[in-house]
Formats: sequence, structure tokens, C-alpha cells
Amino acid sequence: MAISQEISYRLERMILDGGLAPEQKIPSERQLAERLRVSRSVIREALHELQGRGVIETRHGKGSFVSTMVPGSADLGTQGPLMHLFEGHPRTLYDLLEVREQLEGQAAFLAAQRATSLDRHRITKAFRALEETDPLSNARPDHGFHQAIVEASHNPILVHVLNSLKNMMLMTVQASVANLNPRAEMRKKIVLQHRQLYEAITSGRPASAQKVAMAHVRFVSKAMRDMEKEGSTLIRVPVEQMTSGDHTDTHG
Amino acid sequence: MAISQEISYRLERMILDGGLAPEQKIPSERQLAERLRVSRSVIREALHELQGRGVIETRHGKGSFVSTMVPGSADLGTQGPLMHLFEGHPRTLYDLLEVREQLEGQAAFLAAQRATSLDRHRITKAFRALEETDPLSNARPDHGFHQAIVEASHNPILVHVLNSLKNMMLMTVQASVANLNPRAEMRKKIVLQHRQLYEAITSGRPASAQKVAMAHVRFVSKAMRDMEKEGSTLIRVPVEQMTSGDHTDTHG
DNA sequence: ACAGAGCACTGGTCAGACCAGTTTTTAAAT
DNA sequence: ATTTAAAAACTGGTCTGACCAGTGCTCTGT
Repeated sequence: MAISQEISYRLERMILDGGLAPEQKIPSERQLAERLRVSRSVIREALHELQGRGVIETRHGKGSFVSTMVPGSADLGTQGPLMHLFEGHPRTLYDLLEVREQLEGQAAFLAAQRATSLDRHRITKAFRALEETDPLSNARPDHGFHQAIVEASHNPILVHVLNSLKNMMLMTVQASVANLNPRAEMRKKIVLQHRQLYEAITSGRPASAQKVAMAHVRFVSKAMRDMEKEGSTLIRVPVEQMTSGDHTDTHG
Repeated sequence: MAISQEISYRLERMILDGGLAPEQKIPSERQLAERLRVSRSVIREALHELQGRGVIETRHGKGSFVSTMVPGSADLGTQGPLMHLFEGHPRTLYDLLEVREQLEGQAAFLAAQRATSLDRHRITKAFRALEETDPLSNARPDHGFHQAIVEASHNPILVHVLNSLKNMMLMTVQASVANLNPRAEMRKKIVLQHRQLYEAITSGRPASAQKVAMAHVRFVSKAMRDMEKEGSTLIRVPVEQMTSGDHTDTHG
């Protein structure tokens, strides 16, 4: 294989495997050439390859930077010509939730139907973590719980699409429990919904699980609508948190 | 903009706009450099960019060739790190259809609920075209009908996701009516399903529309399963037909 | 007719120069 | 000392011309 390709793969791994974060600057071409003991040409060719894949962006006189859109997690959602939809259209968020409602429902349905004992164990673990965590801290446990359910559906396409949708959501606003939990009654309801969902799935009641999951998303969506009506500002999410969902092939 | 990028775009257009077909050889780097009056460096950089995008493949000592898999229409579904799921896993096709069943159902539901008179007109037009077309020709009318319905949902996210899924499907197999129609009884059922779907939507019965749409996808999926069981080979789709679904923002 | 050497392609890499934006540093002017 | 403008030191972009490394053709000697 050509050196330029080896280097492009090497750089891509370095970027994706956590070394470099989005918007971060990559060493200059001359530096890379010297460090990797190759001519500047092959560095430039490798970088152009990454550019073609959308991994980096290059600005004349400034340098090369990791794209905010990191493929691997992204591909379907967070990049590309669709993103323009969001600019100035908060309504899109609810379109997003509308689709999510359907798919989370399906995921719950399939999970209740297909979950193996290992899946059940994972879901249980995530659920326990969810109950024992201070809700005011962050949204991670909530995320883990839903993720475990989705993966238990054993449908990689579904996993992938939902990950994309979630990333798209995170891209616009921090719309998770972090915003909702502070309100006591609301938190109570959400906890109840989670418990119902958990029980429906672990006891193998697909229809019930689907119903609960859909109701949950609809509830969250409505809550966000209400908050927005009251004038509460939805907090923008920091970029680092977007690099989460990469478990597309966990079940592969 | 850099010359190398202009050239990469130029070459990509030449390739996609019909000039060059898959597996066809591209002029040598030295030839391109001479013809386009630039140095070989920029040609090489442009080619590496196309390589990164998956438009071409390069073989040492032989030359550069147009990839059989052409993106451009692709951007989100058909390319990228998800595609590895398909290699050797026809099962993924049914995962795909499983998700589609859900989303087509939702699209039909929302279309029945939200379709404007213009939407209804479009759907009607597409439906007429569908009925009057020789089913053995190609799958375009069928595609148009479903597309019109999806767009009538007035949910751009839904439109986008379904387009991606459809592209991913086309990427693996020609799984449309082209394969199914030749069988008389099957075609009859499909026509009936289409009519039911059409009537449910235009007469504003969301629940019914959803049910019919989901049954339709499930039917197609099952038909494909049966065909596969019988040993019928699913025909690979020619690349040109993949450049269809780009109507993401028709309603924008 | 055949085998093999040579040649004429192809892409891959290298070196060094220069151009063109960007940022930092430096030096001059206030 | 502060401000401002020139200059230097970065960044990526392009060019040139050379050489290496695979591939395939052609021509030659047997």
C-alpha cells in the first residue's frame, strides 16, 4: 500500500480514537513530514484524502483542522446538506422528536422481543445506574439506559439511525433530562416512565414497551415545548459531547 | 478556492454527469496535468481527494479508475463506515426494511393528517402515473408515489432519513417492484395496497394509512424473503439509478 | 513459436524552490 | 509608553524535475 494512504489512515485513527478533538489544529505539513520521515508531498496527499473523507478541513495560511463533523459517529446525521435545516428553525427539533418517538418505540418493541440474557443484564445495569445517580449531575446514565435498549433490538440499522438522530439533537440543543430534571414533578414522571419501560422490556412485553417508549419521547417533547413557551432558554451543548454514540456495531 | 479542489470537483462532475462510467480508466496524471495546464502535484492532490470521497480507485502502474460505487448522491447513507455492515450480510437488508416499515407508516400517517391540497394533487398525479405505467419498465413511478407521500408528511427529518434508507437499500440490491412485479398475483396485491394507501391518505384517515403503509413494506419484505429462499437472484442495481433521492428540501 | 530483455507507459516518492495568505515579531513614529 | 506599520516567520498552494516502482508491450535472439 502507498505510504500516503498508510499515513492518512494513521492520522484518521489518531483523530477518531480520541487523540484530537474537533476544531483542533493538526500539526503543519512540514512538521508532519519531518516527524514521519516522509516528504511533504505524501503528507499533502494524505491530507487531501482525509479532506475528501470529510475528516479534516484546511485553511490557507492557517492550517488543517479536525472537522466538527466527525464521521464514524456522524455519517447519517450530523454532517452534510441536511444541517442547513436547523439554522433558525427550532421547529426541526420537534420534527426530530416526532421521528424519534416512532423509532424509540420500535427499538423498545424489538428489545422486549429479542433481548438476550446479556442484553437484559446490560439494561438492568444501566437502569440501576440511572436510579442511583444524582439527576442534576449530567445526562449520561439516561443516555446509557436508552442506548442499551436500542442495542438490544439487534437491528444495527435502527441503532445507527437513532444515534444519528440523537447526535443531530445534541447538535442543536441540550435537550436531555438536564433541562427537565430540575422540575420535581417532571422528574418524578420521567423516573416512572423509565421504570415502566424497564419492566416492560425485561419481562418481554413488546407492545407495552413500545407504547411506554413512545409516550416517553412524546412527554419529553411536550415538556420542551412548554419550557420554550415559558421562555426558558435551551442550553447549547458543548461540542465534545457529540462524539459519544459510536456503538453502532456493538452487537456485530 | 484551491486549484486542486476546483479540479477535483471538475473531475467529479465529469464522472457523475455521465462522461465516464464505472470501471472506466481516467487519463493519466501526466496527461491531465498537461491538458488542464497545471502541475502534476495538483492533479495528484485532486485525485487523492476523489479517492477519499470514494469516487475513484488508483492502482499503481495501471492508472486511476472510476469506482463502481459512486457517491455524490450518497453523502449520508450510501457511503461511509456504516457500509461495512452490508458486506456479506444480506440480513441487514431486512433490518433496513424493518425500520422502513415503521417510518413509511409514520410518513403515511402524517401525510393523511397534514397533506395540503397541493400535496394531495401531487400524490394523485403520482398515483395516476403509477397505474398507467407498464410495471415491467422500471421502478420510477413507484418511487415517485412513495416520495410524494413522504414529502406530504411535512417532516424534513423524516424525508431525509427515509431517503437515506432507500439509498442504502438500492446500494445493496435492486429490491423494488422491478423484481416483484413479474409475478402476476404479487403485482395485483401491490396495486391493491397502493390504492388503499392512496385512498386512506387523500381521504384523511391517518391510522388507516399507517396500517396500510406498514403492511405494504412488510409484504414487500416478505416477498423478497420468499424469493431469496427460492434461489432467485436479486439483481444489482446500475449505479445511475442511485442518483435519484435528493429531494430532501422540496418542502423547505 | 517462444522466452526474455528492454522500453514505454503507469502511479509513488523525493527534493527544493517560490507564491500566497496569516500571525507574530520587531522597529519606527507618535 | 503606546500605537502603528513594516518585516519576518509562520501557514498552506503550486511548480519543477528528478528518480523509484509496478505493468505491459515490443522487439529481438534463439
